[in-house]
Amino acid sequence: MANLVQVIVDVPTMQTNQPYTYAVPKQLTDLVQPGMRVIVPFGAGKREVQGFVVGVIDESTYDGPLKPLAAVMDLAPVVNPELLQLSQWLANETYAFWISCLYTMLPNLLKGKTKRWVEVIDELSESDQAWLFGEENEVEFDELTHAVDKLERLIQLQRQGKIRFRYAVVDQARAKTVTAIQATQSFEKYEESLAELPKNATAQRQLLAYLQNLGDQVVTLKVAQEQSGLRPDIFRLGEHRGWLRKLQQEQYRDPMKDQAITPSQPLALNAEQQAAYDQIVPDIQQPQATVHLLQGVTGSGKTEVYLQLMAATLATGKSALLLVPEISLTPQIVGRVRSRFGEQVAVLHSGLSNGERYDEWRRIQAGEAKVVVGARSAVFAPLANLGLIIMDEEHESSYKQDESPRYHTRQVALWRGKYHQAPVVLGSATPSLETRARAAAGVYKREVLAHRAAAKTLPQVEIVDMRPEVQRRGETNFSNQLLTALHARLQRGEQSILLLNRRGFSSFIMCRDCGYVLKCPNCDISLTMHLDTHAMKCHYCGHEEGIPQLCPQCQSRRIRYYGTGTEKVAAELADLLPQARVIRMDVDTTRKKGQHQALLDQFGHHEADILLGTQMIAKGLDYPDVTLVGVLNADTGLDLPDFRAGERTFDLLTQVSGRAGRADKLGEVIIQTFNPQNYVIKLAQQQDYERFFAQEMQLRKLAAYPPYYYTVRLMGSHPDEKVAAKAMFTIRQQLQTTLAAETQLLGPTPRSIARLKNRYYYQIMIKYRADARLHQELLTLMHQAQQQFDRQFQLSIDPEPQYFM
DNA sequence: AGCACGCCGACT
DNA sequence: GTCGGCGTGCTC
Repeated sequence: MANLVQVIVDVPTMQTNQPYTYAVPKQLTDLVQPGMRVIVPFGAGKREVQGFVVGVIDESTYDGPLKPLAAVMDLAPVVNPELLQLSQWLANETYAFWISCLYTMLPNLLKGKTKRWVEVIDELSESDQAWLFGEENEVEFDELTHAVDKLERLIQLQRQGKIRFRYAVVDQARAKTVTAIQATQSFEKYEESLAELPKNATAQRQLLAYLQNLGDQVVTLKVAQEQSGLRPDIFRLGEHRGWLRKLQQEQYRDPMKDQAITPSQPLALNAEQQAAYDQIVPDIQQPQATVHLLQGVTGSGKTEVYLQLMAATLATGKSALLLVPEISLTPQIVGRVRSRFGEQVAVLHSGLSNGERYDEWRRIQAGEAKVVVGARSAVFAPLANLGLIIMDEEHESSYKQDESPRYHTRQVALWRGKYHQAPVVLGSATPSLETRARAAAGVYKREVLAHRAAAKTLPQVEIVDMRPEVQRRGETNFSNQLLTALHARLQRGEQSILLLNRRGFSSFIMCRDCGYVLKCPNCDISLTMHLDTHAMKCHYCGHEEGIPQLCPQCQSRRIRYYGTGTEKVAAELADLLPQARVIRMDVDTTRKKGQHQALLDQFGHHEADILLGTQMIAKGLDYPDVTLVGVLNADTGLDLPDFRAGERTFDLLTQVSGRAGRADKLGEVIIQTFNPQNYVIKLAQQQDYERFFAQEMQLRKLAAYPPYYYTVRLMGSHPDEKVAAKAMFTIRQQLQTTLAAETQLLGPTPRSIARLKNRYYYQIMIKYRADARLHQELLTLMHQAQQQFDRQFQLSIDPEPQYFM
């Protein structure tokens, strides 16, 4: 019996980030449950907001008078107890508003729209009434916002107390319905009706015969028309005569309806795959909340292991969740899962419309989908009875959400695994250092697939030193070696992929003669060029120096801003190889929905010889005719001011090398670099993840970075740069007094894009190992920052940030 | 976020 | 004197 409820209201501010108590009107006491959406009055004036019931209590903890719920929006909870608990944990863990976490877990359509209405409360002059309201006594405010003259008059009338604003929440969640019919009478009754009909009423006779055969079935009107060959008007007539009943049936919008499912059988596992499977499957059958790292080289057949583990999970009557990065959520992988598990698969990805997403979510909620494949936010899929969570390419940085709540999918997956006593499998060819280190420490189990599944040979990887090339031929993105190789492919009618590592397009300085990159003397991280202030700055410690004219190492004048775009490269390519047909792929050419796939299809159909693109082409593509992969500028990612630069570059080079020669033809990979001696490049050439891991760990240890230390970034912003800086210095000082001895504070430093949307950003990095008080300190800081500083000052806290620029 | 309350400048 | 600017505090 719910007398009072605790509600999290949809007002995302720190001051309202707590449950509010509401009285439950008598007629709703049996209905309202935790996890349901409600509409509540909030604040002065006629204002309503949406909220979530997070608790049912008997006695109020709040002294003041309680307002009653205005309405309950759901008949059943939209957030089950598990996810309710998760949302609270997540808010605390990521320093986010509880309400934001709740919305993050749900399809967009469940976020009610706040509509404003203008309501007449006192008699208006006839002209005002007619001009503003017509016959009505209220109008929707949004319809007036463009008419400035009306707006002005309304404000005047409001002052006179003749009108007022009213806010209401409108639920956007609509199930798509379709008309269906059902027979209402018995076979014999229809027989009687039939006898009464005139002989020439053939259509009606056919209808009656059709209904007689229908029994209890409910058939959509469309299907009924097709089956009976009758027109819609006959069905209308039948309804009038009481022969049939029309009803509205809910229908799921099926994003896959056009794609046929061809069932597939499990493939035979090779010895390595089988061994990995055998290690993991007991934890599914006798449920254990273990974590497994499945470390398999590209092409080793991880997916087949996933599919068979999922099948084993379904066999125990439980459900399974497969998480993949958005970029590799291609029709291929979805197709494989669907062909194995059929209709019980739900797919969640960014390409779905709100309606489709809502419907897939409802299928999961209703228990109709037992297998979910999806990107980041699918980790919140309301699967009951979870028996297995798989996270493919677990090292991908897109698993971390870069807006509030700044959660990492892995962190949520591990939480849910624990909650359900279900194993979590983290798959990757190049695991994140955090994960690999935990496996080394025995916290995670580790299974290795060291060989390619289908006896494919690894391509030959060559490194080309660009320094002599550029000395000899001037500015160019193409070495002789690469040009020769491209030429050969053109003549043989084979295809090539060229990767432009454009993440380096930003702002660091490198010497074109010796490859020297200007680094911070304190941090061993590249300095970032700030053109606005004409300075080189370190984003970690704040070190600053002038922009050099000469290379400090070799005194060359050819030290410059480094970076290049696909457009420029495409132009150069057209110049060097005019006969080649080139497809350019980057954010500019793939902005429109479906364009990405269209370009890939074109390439797949051999309508081009060369695919030139950024990161997005590095992953998961598999074209049999591609025998050459060229990486134009391997270093640009490497020299970013980010301690994960090496890890990302290694991953990128490994992935892209896996693209060449996957079928019967031998592949060749050419990596162009100004740093041929760099360990990342060399180890990527040898495809030796384990040695890379060992070496990188040493560096991380020396510099006190993850996984040896945890990191948190505080980002403060304000329209006035001075205010932002001052507030962040104050925060640093406050924190300093309470931190553990080992904890390090770096900054505040301005962000490389110091001004964004007319706000200035300053950041503080915190590195810590064990600091019992830090979390609480940060939560407190989040609260008091609102009061302590200018109202326009905004503070965000990002635990374990993925990028440092 | 939206609203009331309250304290200072410039107008009927 | 009052209208209205926006800084501050509060919303069950």
